[in-house]
Amino acid sequence: MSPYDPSAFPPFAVTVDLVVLTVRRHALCALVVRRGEQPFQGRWALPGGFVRGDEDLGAAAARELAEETGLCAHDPAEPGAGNGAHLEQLATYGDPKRDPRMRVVSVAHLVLAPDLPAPRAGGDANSARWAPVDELLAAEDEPGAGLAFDHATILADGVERARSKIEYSSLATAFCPPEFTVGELRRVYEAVWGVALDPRNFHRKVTGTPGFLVPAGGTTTRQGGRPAQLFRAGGATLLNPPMLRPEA
Amino acid sequence: MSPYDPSAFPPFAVTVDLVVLTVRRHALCALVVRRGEQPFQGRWALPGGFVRGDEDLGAAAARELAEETGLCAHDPAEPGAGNGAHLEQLATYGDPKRDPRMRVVSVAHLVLAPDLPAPRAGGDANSARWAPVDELLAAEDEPGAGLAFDHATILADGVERARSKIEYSSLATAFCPPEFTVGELRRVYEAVWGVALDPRNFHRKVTGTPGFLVPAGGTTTRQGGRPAQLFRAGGATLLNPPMLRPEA
DNA sequence: GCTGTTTATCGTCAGGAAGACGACTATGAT
DNA sequence: ATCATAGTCGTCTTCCTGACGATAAACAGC
Repeated sequence: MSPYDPSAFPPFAVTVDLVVLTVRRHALCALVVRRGEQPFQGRWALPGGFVRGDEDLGAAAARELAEETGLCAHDPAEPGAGNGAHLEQLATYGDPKRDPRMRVVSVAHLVLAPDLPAPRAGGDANSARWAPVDELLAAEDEPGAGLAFDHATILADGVERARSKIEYSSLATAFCPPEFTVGELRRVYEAVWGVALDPRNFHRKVTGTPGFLVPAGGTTTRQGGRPAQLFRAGGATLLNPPMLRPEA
Repeated sequence: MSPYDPSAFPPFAVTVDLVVLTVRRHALCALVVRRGEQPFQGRWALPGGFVRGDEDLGAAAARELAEETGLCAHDPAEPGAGNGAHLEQLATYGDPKRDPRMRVVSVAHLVLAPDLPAPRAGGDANSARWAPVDELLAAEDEPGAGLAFDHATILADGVERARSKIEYSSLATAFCPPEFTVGELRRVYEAVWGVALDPRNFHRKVTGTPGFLVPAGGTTTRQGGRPAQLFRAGGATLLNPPMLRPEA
């Protein structure tokens, strides 16, 4: 490596952008905020902000998440129980032209959260909303309607990561409240994958996988129909064999 | 977001670090270079360097790869055939204390390459070598013998990525020369996973997966024993169902 | 040539998992 | 009471895998 003369390397700004996903009304939704300034003024964008000088990347993501949503991030490394959302690093985007003003490298993070009340506009975001990812990605074709910067690419990558990760991990429970039914978990899979799953085979699969679900000892009828057993997420994080996504 | 006043955000240096993996003599090996300067002078480190001001992250990784090894990176996005190694972004490491001199954010990339001739020491690296990853990671326990900076963490993450990715993709062929036998491919899996696989079941699996292998129309006897058919990597990139890693 | 060794390749069989789907149960709505 | 809605348990068939026997084609050494 070259010596670390501050003039020997180009200066970068480093930001974090967040792909915050949840399931609302049978649709996979992402949190977007309206930009209040140029460039892309008035357009929707992913929440995010600068990494501070003494802050780790994951900490910056957790801070931005709390500022935008009030959510407490749940670092997968810590065993800490709780309501916190799942947070993980997604990928880093550093095209020299991705921001027209200057060189910005953005470390995108993926957040999976249970269904939340209306987003609270916080920090420096003018307004925020949950939007179905299908709408957001379809709007990329209409000029002037797409997400700011390269955020459509980041969103698509985050959605793809979520879609593939619930196949072989128990991460789908991150979309559920602390106690949930098998049917609610199945509707998460159906919304994220955009397919219909057989309720009987799904039930057999998730209840037959050791450590995936532990009974919480109650029943609920909040979905109508016969009361369903309540479960909590078990300790298992890797599903083996995985949940198979229908190919059609 | 805040206005982009250059004084409003802290300055970062952005580097790329490379986890270059290959299979040599039945062992998974990584490319390491000896550091010629402080800090960690004389210690082994992953190859890497600064991202230039007008350079994309993947391009910086490909440039460093070429400087260190002469390898031509094969961007998975392009259909470009060839001898190029597989290159993909791994993860980004930005702990404020990961470099004692200043704030450096490193975007690590993973490279999978066929067995190469001896590495050529290039660029600003004093010397370079292939080292079995088991040795590199085991050396972390002895004081003064481990990799520089947080490179052991990066290496471990890269190895884990490679181990899991050959399960459900055809990426193991990236470790092979353009034409290879089923047995050579099996030895790649065995080296990366550190297990023994049944040759008969492996043969059935890889030849029975459509698009994984296409016959190259010759045979070779370079491994001894009965001549084996030569294959090329097929177009399929995703293996469904995946190759199962033995649990024991 | 014969024999043993090595590697490749084909085949068989049992067990497990998944898709398709029938049947029954327990609620609320009309 | 009847219906609609969900949840839960079983059955059957098919596919995939792991274990392993058997054969084929090269080479080394006697």
